[in-house]
Amino acid sequence: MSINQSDSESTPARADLRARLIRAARALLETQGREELTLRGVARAVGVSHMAPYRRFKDKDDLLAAVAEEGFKELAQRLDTASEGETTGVAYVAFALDNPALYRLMFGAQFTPAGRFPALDAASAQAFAFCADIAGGDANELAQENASPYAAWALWASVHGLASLIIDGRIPLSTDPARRDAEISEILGRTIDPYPARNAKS
Amino acid sequence: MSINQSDSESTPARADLRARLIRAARALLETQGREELTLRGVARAVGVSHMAPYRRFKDKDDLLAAVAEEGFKELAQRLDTASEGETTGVAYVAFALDNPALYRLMFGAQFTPAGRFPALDAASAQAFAFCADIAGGDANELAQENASPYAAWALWASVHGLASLIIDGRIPLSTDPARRDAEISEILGRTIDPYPARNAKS
DNA sequence: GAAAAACGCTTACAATGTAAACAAATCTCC
DNA sequence: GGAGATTTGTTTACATTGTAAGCGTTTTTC
Repeated sequence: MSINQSDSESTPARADLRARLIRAARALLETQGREELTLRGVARAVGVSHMAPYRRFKDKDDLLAAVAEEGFKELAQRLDTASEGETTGVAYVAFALDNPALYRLMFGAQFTPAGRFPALDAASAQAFAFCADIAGGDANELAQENASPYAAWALWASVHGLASLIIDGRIPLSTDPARRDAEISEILGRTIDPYPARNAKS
Repeated sequence: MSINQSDSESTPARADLRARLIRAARALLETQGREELTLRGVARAVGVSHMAPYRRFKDKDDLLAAVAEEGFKELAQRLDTASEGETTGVAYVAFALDNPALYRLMFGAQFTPAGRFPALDAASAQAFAFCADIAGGDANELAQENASPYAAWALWASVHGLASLIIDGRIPLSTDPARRDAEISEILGRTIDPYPARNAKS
């Protein structure tokens, strides 16, 4: 009886309101920036009343946390399937450059202290696990209590710092994608030296 | 007729309103966090009407830019006079840990694109010059057009990334200052390897 | 001292996040 | 199949925010 036709792709008709809100929030985030992102604007974009989001999310932060969570999941996936000939570090930075506002949101301060959004914490931990994986070589080095996570942290700091500085316009890079990646690689090569290339996936 | 009593030290009596607003904004920033910082709240803290700040600043961003500018100047100074036995990198991160909300503001996205706040741009450039100084050894390597700023960028990315991750609670460090500095040093040592120690100032 | 500028204030308004109460739709269980 | 309960989206309401306009008062300038 309801209008549950899936017509085009821009508005998946009767998709779950929650998913539609997340999608709209993310789109508006990149379009207008974090500061200008308003809950009412998201509702407007989806085509519901400005109070409708409160049925799916506790408040604005809760919606933003869901968006950030999606971001971490995508980041983890992209690190996992980093295209051949591209180091994982470059893939990390490239993700940030492709989704600058989302990346900033993911690492913003609005979700601290940890524990407020468990799903978000989990997603972010999984993304970080890749850094530990690469840095330590041994994936469960971090799992051991007495193992030093310093190498993993150092790696994460490098890629995160570089991504942030580029995003915020403090490090100007070439606009050409190929040259850009080369520059990123060049910079990262000067931080973490024994950087494992990932030319083959096996 | 006006309440211009110089009572305690919290309100320096008849100091320039501009300076008082910046001071109050900075205090509230660390106290309440960036999101909760409101222009009206700053005016309230200073004891003036909520429109008074507009005589000194174009708008809220303009005041925040002034706060950020002050932050960059302090950072540069602290890098310059890094205490003995402390590397400049540790000093950089320590500044961020001492002023987390301020540091986040300084590197936030609200002042981009560059050019909107020239004074802020200048202050941030000067702070960055220290990274170039350390990384290149030669201070004016960056000034030469064809010199590669990659080393400086790599250094900046490392300290900035580490500072950001710690601030946002993603890298838990010891609360003891001495141990904390040692941990920072340990992590930084794994990124920029030939890190110049600064045991003596001469 | 008068004209002009600078300063801080009051008032006003649109936009935001969110609470409360309501109506329609859906589900549950007999 | 239907009565009650739950879910879902809506309308209304309100306090708070950033900022515009205009006003008197103080300070500066000549």
